[in-house]
Amino acid sequence: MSLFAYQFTQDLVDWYESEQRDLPWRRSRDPYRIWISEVMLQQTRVDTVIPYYENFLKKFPTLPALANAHEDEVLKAWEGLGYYSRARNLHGAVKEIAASYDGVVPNDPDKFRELKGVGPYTGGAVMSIAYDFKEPAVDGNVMRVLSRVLYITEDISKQKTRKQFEEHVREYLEMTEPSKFNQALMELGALICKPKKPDCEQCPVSKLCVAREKGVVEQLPIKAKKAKPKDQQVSCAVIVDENERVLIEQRPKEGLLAGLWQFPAVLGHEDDLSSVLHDQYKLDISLQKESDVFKHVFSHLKWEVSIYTGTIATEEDHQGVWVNKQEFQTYSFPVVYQKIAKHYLGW
DNA sequence: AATCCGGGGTG
DNA sequence: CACCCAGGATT
Repeated sequence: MSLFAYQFTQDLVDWYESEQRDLPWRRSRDPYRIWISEVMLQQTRVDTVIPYYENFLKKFPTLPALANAHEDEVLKAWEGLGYYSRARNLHGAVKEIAASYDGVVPNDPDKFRELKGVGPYTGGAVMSIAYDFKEPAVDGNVMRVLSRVLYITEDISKQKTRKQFEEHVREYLEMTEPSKFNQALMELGALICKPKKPDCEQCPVSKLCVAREKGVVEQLPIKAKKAKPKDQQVSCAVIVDENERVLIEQRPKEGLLAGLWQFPAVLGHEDDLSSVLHDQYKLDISLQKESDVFKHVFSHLKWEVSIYTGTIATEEDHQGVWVNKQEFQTYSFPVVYQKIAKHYLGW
């Protein structure tokens, strides 16, 4: 048995036991709670997640409670967190467990990984943290730490590279508590072995770190650059009636921001927007072009949203969904439309 | 294997 | 602005 592996796991877990943060999802081994936290934490920072996690668990305290909720409620609890398919997949998986597993999260990594939204990382994380299965939980954090400690220079955006890391972790899991070790690895990445300015002086395994010895810690991990987001022009209509109701619409069930709500909007310019207002909502009103342009960056798109405002008389025959302020708050809107609502309506 | 899918923090 | 982040589904 490798001396390196023994010392690495011991030093890392010892460090974790004394230095770990007191995070809400660490106060329980309930697989449901662990699962919620892991899904929220995908591509999302701890500080952002905490308030969402607290609110979500208050609203859906148990797996059956979430299973019985309507998707709109779930999306509302996810509003502003991004990657909304996470919420829909989680909800679908939980309903599957309520139907096929008597409401209990499967105590079986292979079964758990079959569920919607549960991939290699989330599967390993929940199964190891809740049930102490010897399953790797390799995320970006773990790949950064191990690429440095082991001096692995493959591109971490490749699947093949992630599997290499999983093999190393499997070896380590044989000689430690999986729940603690997996979390220790991620905690080290979050607190010490950071992307920039890693705090090697405080690192419990710096003596074992090859990148440290070579003086190349900050050059790792190697990661392919992502394509720049493409520009899209969006035109958006904020139409109110004389009773302070505003026209909103639901986005398609698939694709970008699926199922979320917005003010009527089109890809394109004023003419395209007018056509939609006429065809879909039977609205022939004069639009006023506002000077503000809202810029919003997604992972692969950059929106420039031009705003057009208008008012119609209440007695006109309304088509579409018109809501007052109180009703508005119950729908789930992407952040860019929340900003627009705040600016033009004060909502 | 490459692309799609949000939002916020950091330097 | 560039880069990063507790990824998974789809094609």
